[in-house]
Parts: sequence; C-alpha cells; structure tokens
Amino acid sequence: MQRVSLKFLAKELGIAEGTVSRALNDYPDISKATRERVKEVAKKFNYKANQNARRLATGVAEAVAYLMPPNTHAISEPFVSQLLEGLGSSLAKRGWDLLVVQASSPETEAETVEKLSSSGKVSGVVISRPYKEDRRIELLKKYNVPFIVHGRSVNSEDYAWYDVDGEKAFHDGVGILAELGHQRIAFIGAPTDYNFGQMRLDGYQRGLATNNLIVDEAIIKIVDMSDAAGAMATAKMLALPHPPTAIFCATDTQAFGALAAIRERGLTPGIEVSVLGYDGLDFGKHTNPPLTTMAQQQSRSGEEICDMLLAIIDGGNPLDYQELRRAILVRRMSVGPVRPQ
Amino acid sequence: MQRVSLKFLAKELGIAEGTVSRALNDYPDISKATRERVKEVAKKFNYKANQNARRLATGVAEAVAYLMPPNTHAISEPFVSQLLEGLGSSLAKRGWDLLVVQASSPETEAETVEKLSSSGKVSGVVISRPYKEDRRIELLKKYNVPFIVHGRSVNSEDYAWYDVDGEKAFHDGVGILAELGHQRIAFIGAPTDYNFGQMRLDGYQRGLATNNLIVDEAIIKIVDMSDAAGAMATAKMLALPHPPTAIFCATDTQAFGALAAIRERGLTPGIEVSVLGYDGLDFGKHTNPPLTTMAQQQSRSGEEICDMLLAIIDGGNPLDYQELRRAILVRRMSVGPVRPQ
DNA sequence: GTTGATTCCGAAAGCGCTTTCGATCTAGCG
DNA sequence: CGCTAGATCGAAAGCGCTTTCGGAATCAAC
Repeated sequence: MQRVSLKFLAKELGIAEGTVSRALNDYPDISKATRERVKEVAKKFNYKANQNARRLATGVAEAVAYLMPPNTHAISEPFVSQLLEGLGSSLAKRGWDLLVVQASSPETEAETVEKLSSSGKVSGVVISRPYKEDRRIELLKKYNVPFIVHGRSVNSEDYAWYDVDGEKAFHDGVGILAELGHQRIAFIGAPTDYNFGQMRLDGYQRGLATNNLIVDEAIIKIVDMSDAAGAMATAKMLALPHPPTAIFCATDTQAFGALAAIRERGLTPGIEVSVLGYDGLDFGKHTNPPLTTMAQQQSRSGEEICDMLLAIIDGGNPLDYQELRRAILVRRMSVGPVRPQ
Repeated sequence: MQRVSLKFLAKELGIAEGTVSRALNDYPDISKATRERVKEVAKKFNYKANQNARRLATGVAEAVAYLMPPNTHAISEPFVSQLLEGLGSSLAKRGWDLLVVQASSPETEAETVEKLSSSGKVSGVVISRPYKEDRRIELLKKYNVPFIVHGRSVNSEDYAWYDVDGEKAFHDGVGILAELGHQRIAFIGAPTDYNFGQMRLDGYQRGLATNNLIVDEAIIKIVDMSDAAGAMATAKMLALPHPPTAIFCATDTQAFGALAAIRERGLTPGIEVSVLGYDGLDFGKHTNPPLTTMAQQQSRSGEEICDMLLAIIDGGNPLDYQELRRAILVRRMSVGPVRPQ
C-alpha cells in the first residue's frame, strides 16, 4: 500500500506541498476553493499526517504522560484507573495522546523523568502520590516541563497540584467516631514517606487532640497499603489487653483487611468494632458489612487535572492551579456507636 | 537552557554529526576510542535523542497502543488495569512507550483505529474484548498493523489473539454446580454482541446439556456488566415461582450484585442460593460471603501479550501467536451444595 | 495605464535524527 | 616501495511535515 504523504497529495492535486499543508491546517492565505479541493482529495485518499514528522516540525508533542506511582501494582489501584480514564477522555477530545510511563525500578525513576522531559515526547506530565520530598518534582521543575502533581509534597508552594485534604478528612473522621462515643480509636496508616501518609496521620492526631482523646502508640500502626497488611495490623491490635473500639484506616483496601480480621476474631464490624476507611471505593458497598468511608466529593479528578495541565501548557501560571478538594463521609454499615462494655 | 542536540555534541567534540549518531548507536565502523569519547560527552551534557526526529528518520515508532474497550468506564475494570500494568512494565524494559487510546465515541472508533494505523505513532496495538464481528480487527488487518486481540471474535483464524477459554469454563462451572446437586442453575450473562458474552452463554448451555438439565429461559438473563444489573436480574429470578438454587454470573461484578440481591431477600448466599462468578477478582475475598469464581490460572497476561506483540512486530507470523488459557476454580464461600427443600 | 494593496500560492529552508556512500588513512604484504 | 584491504570517519541526502518569504496575479483606485 502506497503511503499517502503530503508529497503524494501535492502531486495528485498539481500544487505545492506547502500549500497542501497550509490548506489542511486552515491557514487564512489559502483560498476557500483550493482548501476544499485539498481536503476532499485528502479524505479520498484517507490521508493522515505522520505525527512524528509533524511533531518534529512544530516542536509540540501533543501528548502528555502519566507517570505511574513508583510502587508495584499501582495501576490496579482504583484511583489510578479513574485518573487514567479521566485523563484519557479529556485528552482524546483534544486529539492528544496519553502516554503511560512506568519506571522499571525506583532507581531508574529519575532517568525516566529526564528522558521524558528532554526527548520531546510529551508536552506535559502528571504524577501521583508524591513523597514528602519528591525527586521527580524537582526534576520536572528543573527541566521546565509543565506538570501537575496529583497530591502534594511537603513544599508545595511553587508548583501546580490537585489534592484532597486528607489532613482535614482524618481530623473530621476522628470527630465523627468520637461523637459516636469512641474513645479508643486506632489508626492504620500508610507509609509516611508518602506525604499523604504523613498528612493523614497528622489529621488523625490533631483529631484526637481536638476531642481530648489520648494518643496511644500501641493502636497506631503504619503498614503497607494492602488488605493483608490491614488485616494483620488489626489482628494485633484486637489482641491488646485494651483493644480499640474503632479503627480508622488510611486506605479502603486496608479497611477491607480490617473487616476480615475483626470477623476472624468472632466480632462484628460496625457493632463491636467500627471501621472507617478512606478512598470511597465503590467496591466498599459489597464488603461485610458495607464499608463506611471518606471519599472525594465528585470524582472528575482526571478531567480536572487534565484541564489544569493543558492550561499550564498553554502558558498559564502553575501557581494559579492548586486545587484542594474536600472529602465527605459515605455512610454505610461499618461504623456504629460504641458498645457499652 | 540550550537544547543539547546531535549538532551540539558534534561541535563540542569536533566531529561530524553522523559520526556522533553512529557512535551512540554502537555502529561497528566507529573506533572504540571515539565511541567512548562520544558517550562520555553525551552523558556529561545529558543528551537525550529527540524521539520524534529519531522516529521520523528510522520509521519505527517504538511504541504500542492499547485501545480501550469501547464502553465507558472500562479502565476501572480490573482486567484492564492488570493488562495495562503488564504491558507497561514489559514495554519499559525495552524502552518503548505505551499509548493508551480512547475512542471518544463508538462512531469515531474506526477513525481512531485508522489514525493510529496511518499516523506512524505506534508499531503495534492491542485491543480487548472484541465483538463477535469486530470492525477494529478488520481495520487493523487492512492497515497491516501488528496487533494482538485480547479475546477473540467469531472468526479468529487469521490473526493473533490471547484468550481464556470461557466456553469451557462455563461448561465446567455448570458441571461443578450440578455435582453439588443444583438442578436449576440460572445464568446472568453479558451482552452477546461481545463474543465473550456469547461464548460464556454457549458454555453454560452446553453445560446444561452435558448434565441433562433443562433450559429455562426464565432463568437466563443477559444484562450489563455491573453490580446493579446483576442485582436486579437476581432479584427478578428469586421472585419466580420456581427460583434457581444457583446463579452463574458472567462477571464477578455482576456476581457482587447477585450476592447483595440474595441477602436483600433474606436468603444466605452460598447456603440457600449459590453464586458462581467469573474473573477471579481479588476483591471477591471480601464480599459477603467471599465469592467463589473462575479465574485465569496465572495472570501474567499483560506481559505475555506484550511478548507476543513484540514477536510479531519483529517479523513473526501472527498465526503462530494464538494462545488459549484455561480458567480454574477459586473456591471460596458463595457456592455450596443444594439445600433439600 | 500606472500604482499600491490584496490575495493566493510556490519555493525552500529547517526540525533533529539516521544511514549510505565514498574519501582518507593506516597497515600489511609481496 | 607500490598496492590493496580494512578501519574510520565526513559529507550529504532524506524522513514527512511546517512555516517563512517573496513573487505572481488580481483588483481597485487614481
């Protein structure tokens, strides 16, 4: 099959290559007549511009990259899926491409970012779940690539981000539990080198203070974000002489494990021990019992992040794009009033 | 920041541009001495080749696209996530890019495939969940793009695919249920314009025949692949004068809904009504009760598909790459022996 | 009929890289 | 010492597109 190129069309039409290009791109200095003629022939031969040539010539990539979180199996996490979905559909409207990039290992991550930045493959990038101090962010700034961080690092003043206020959510969540009479509220947290892990812990602790509850390190566990880790942490805490009456988990997945561990011990989650999750996974509807959790209000984050990024690519000031969203409570069955002993 | 290009390096080194390029690409006609000198300087200035120029010059894209299933919210489905994850990591090893492409609407899907094929953006594509007759497959064949279908269409002789034998799985699943004494086994299926939907239905029906069970259209429902649809179908069937004692669902998500509907009616899934799912979602561990389901044996499908695709891109014959995997039973709690009336 | 402004298009350069071809230089050999 | 075969590298063309620049043609106006 003859590759149909601009040259081919030009020959076919008997006009110059540059003219064809300008006609296709709606330059004003091409008469309506020839423009239409060109477009017609282009359609007839099913012409599609070679993107690589186009990108090389214009210098714009018309593509953005999503840099996968640095741990494994991240994409299986629902938040990544949702984000990708939003990004993809927003980008598609504009005719841009979405690149999904995985650093093969944590060590090559910097390399990956550098390559992404300097190779001209993308016009912007979005990253998720930053560490407190995140090297990727520094690199992105250094290379002057438009980017959005989904989440925030500790110093987040000088770049664009989109985040949900986990600190506040955990503070408020403790309040909700306290109001139900819970005095011993455990915390199952995520690694605190992730900033979100730290912030949720901070919120939890501030929540304890606000409600005049004592901090007990024995019922604060920082573990992996898996159901197994959540289950193990829960089992340990339930075996304590003075076990918690409520458990607040940094992620829904951990909470799923917590529910299982509670049942495993012959107790009923939501009655004898309350479990509060965070993430708002749909799937929580189907756990036993359905999981009460904190969720972002509306989940158009992918689209919103995409819009922010495109605005910055178009010359917007990154500092104008820092969005903090609130989490709200999704009431299901895993949280209840404290049981009188 | 001065963009460091080949020209820049050449000037810096005092040698020709082409020589630098060949040195970097390990051509044998460059002396070891200059090759090392070149690489050193390249590293010093942090040179990264402009991918667009490179792709234009070589004519190879070094990228593959994953074409999202044509319905909405597909990426949230775990199978897509897993697939993407496998594809991404395999590609990363080779230094290739993964493009995630969404057709903005079903109508533009053909257009999307055409553009993908003709624009030189990718060297190969993978698509999921084909229809019985799938236009995308025809286009891909027509444009002669290397591709792998995750799943199969009705006529699957002349292209490469990777599939799990759903027909057999459903046939065998019915057998498992029948062995437990179930005589009225309902089927909640997926739309049969998807070939997998048809095949699972076929398997179910053949399973009935094998076990000498009668076909009752009242307990065969083809619905959307959502928990809500599964719940609604289940509720209707349970209200029948002669309700099923077991329900076999085409997807785990539907099965989640089925469990809910059964409980809603005051019955206990796994005791009064058995539910068998299909997909092997991890999450099924956490339902009430945990979901028994059919799953692919090992789930390296992303990597395997990637390897197949790369082999075809490297000149392999697509017909050598047709892989059929078996599903196996994951025993949990939602399936039990039939209850004597 | 000349001038000036417009409109429209052709020509050509250039994006940054790869790759072929041939020139130069060195070494080996009779 | 002359000749040939390698070993190395420079030069240049080309990938397919965009975009600037200027020339030709048309038109209006004096």
